[in-house]
Amino acid sequence: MKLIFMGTPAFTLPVLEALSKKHELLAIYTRAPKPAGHGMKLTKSAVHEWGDAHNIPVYTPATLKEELVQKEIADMGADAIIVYAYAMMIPTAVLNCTPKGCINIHPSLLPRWRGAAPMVRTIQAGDNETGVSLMRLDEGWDTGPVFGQEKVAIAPDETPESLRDKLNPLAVDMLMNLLDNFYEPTPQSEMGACYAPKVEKTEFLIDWSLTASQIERNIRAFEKCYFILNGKRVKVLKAKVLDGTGATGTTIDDKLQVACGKGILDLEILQKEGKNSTSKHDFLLGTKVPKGTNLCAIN
RNA sequence: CGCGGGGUAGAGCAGUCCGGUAGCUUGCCAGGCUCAUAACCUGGAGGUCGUGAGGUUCAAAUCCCACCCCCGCAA
Repeated sequence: MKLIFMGTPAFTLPVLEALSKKHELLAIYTRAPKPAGHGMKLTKSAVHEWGDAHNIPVYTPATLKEELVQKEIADMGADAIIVYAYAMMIPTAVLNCTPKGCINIHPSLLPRWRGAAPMVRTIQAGDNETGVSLMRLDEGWDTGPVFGQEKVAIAPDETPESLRDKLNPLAVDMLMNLLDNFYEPTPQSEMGACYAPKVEKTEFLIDWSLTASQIERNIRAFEKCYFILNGKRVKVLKAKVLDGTGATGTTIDDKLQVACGKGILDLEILQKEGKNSTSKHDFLLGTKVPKGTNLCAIN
């Protein structure tokens, strides 16, 4: 089939790779290069780099709302548009400009976790399972009819990255199968629908009044949670939930066990700002954190 | 020129401001003690202090210059 791919981050590459082997990629649409990294250098998206490397035309319009852009897409004569983490509003004209429409990979069991951050929110919520939904985009936010779904269990130590590794192969299989044997999707139910809002950076500062298990899930889901120690950010990259009580937000010993709203959180892997990540053991060699240290303080 | 932290023993850090014997903790090796230990005691190895036969100096981890690399914020 003749396809157009729309996507941006690196984790969409396996899908792109698979598509390129069995189908004809007419064009890639992705986010325009933007300043990123320490030097704020203009950086192309992973998908953009891939397209360059494989000699596939890459387009980076700031919006798809302009008629010229829409006409450009329609004139390519694609059979379908594959959308995976494109992070851009797709207007009706584009939704309907190919025979088979815009086919979207959504990493959740729709209608649960519609929206921007389904994998993060499903881990944060402590769900036991999630999955991939293959759907046709419509005007709503992930409300379109579904071609199919595959479930996976969420492991106790799941992170968005590990989850992607589980979901991606499923997504590839489902998508390839659909393209080989095209069939019509069935409408989504509204039962159990919920939204996965975009992650805000204010969510990264650890609120020790939450339960230890909730904080632990946040640590895994966001992978950027931190507290302030001696005026510096300390990221917590891995932690373990223990039983026990103590003054909320303070250490109950000199080994980085912190009392939470409920339970104790044992901090296992940490990273001081400007430094690489370290095990608890290494961290404590250079930074003493005596019993009773309050980690709630902002300064 | 986005803002900022950092590179010193295998690891995590102090020392740099104010130049003068290379330090701490841990790990490792050997020995001792102990029913036992992530316990304790004794001894030991391990360093081109990111790079530059750079600059200044009697003397540079420390001051000056250039470059390389890592990271936090931000995006």
